[in-house]
Amino acid sequence: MKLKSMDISATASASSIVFDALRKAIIEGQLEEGEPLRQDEIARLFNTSRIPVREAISRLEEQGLVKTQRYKGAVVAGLSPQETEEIFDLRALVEPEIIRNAVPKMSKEDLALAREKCAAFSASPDPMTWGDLNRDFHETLHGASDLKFFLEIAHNAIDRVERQIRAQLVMSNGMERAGREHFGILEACENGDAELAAKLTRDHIQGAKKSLLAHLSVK
Amino acid sequence: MKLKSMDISATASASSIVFDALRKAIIEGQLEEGEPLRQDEIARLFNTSRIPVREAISRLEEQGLVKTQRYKGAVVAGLSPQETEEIFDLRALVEPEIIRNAVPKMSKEDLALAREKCAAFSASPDPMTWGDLNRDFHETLHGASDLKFFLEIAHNAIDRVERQIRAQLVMSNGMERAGREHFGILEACENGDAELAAKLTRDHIQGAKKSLLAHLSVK
DNA sequence: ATAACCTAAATTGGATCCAATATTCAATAA
DNA sequence: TTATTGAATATTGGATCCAATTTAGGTTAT
Repeated sequence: MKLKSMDISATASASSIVFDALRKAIIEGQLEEGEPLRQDEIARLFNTSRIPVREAISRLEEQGLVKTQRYKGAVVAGLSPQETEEIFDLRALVEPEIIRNAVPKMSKEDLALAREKCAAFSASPDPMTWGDLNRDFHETLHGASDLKFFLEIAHNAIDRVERQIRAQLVMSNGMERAGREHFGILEACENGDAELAAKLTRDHIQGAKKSLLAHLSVK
Repeated sequence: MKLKSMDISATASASSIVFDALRKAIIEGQLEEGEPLRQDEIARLFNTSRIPVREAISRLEEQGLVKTQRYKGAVVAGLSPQETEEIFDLRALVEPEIIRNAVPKMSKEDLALAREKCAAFSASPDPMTWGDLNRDFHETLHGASDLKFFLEIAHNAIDRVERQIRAQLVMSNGMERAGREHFGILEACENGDAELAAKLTRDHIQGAKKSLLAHLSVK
């Protein structure tokens, strides 16, 4: 008799492990903008050689999360206010399309989960968790969509401004408004109103952009 | 006296050279979809070791141009009809925004150059050049825009379907229609009508998508 | 004291070597 | 004959070493 083929493997390559870890650290702001990424230091941290580290860094650069200069090394990429604005405009263009596509595909379970995430976000008292919970909610809504390239772009865009999103949430009203807007979007999804959900998503992103830019220009 | 700091360098790293060359070869269809990329073979071709080749391949994978499997290697990525359709939808969403942004920024020189490229495209009798000339025209129009992330996404999307675009051009009417539509877009730009230019750009892309998909479903 | 300069340390890019896994193909058993 | 096994080959992932370049620190001349 034949044995079932099972995917034991699952042992990711060293470069992927380093890539994921660095990516997470950059997105979550544990590595600050402009901070140099020393290959040797990172290699020691992960008990590997510099080869997989270099591969990870080159992939991160391809995603725009780090910038490298020959013989000078890589630093965590930052965004100018103009660039930040453009990323939010990009999100405001792409994410409504994702939602519009997702709404008719959402199952009862999807919606129940989204409602859960939405509630969890609004209920959380700990600012440290807001970024993750916000992401959770949006990704749950996006999940029903099958637009893989749109999703890829949206997630990459979100990654690049994740730090700003987190800052925006802790700004005056940021959290409260986001919570309100999330409920609005969720309700539109539950009612199967894709057009409204898309519009509210766009407003949500544009609103965040505006409050963020106002804050940046004040500083 | 101090010497002027001049950018003699310009000697790109080996991995970048390999990356650019492979990327070009894939986009232009010299490497066929599904064709495996052997690190050793490529390294020999470029007189380097496999290290820069691997870095190049990992960057190409990040761009979606190749797919790799652990210990099995990389192959040139292909697109299903659904994926092709989605990429065209993405282009139809993003590129009109680029044009809308670019139109008010176009100088006389930009427009003159665009008219030149447009004429060159329509006048070319050699199907082998159509892909490049088409790209030339569109990139000239895009050039006036300062939306760097939008441009990045549009160009990556175009790269991924460049082969299909070339196929579409040699299809019945493809070239003729593209030429006509290019003139329309150009005229709108010359008249400073950003809205019309954006709309025609969207139509141009959606039209290409439709004729391409019709052809795919027949085959 | 300050600026130019030169050497040493740090850092990156690449080459070569080794280990892990996959693939091929001949030998063998049913 | 055909399916299975297993060794040889091919191929990738990673470690270590070397070369090229940058950076830091100290020395000297003005």
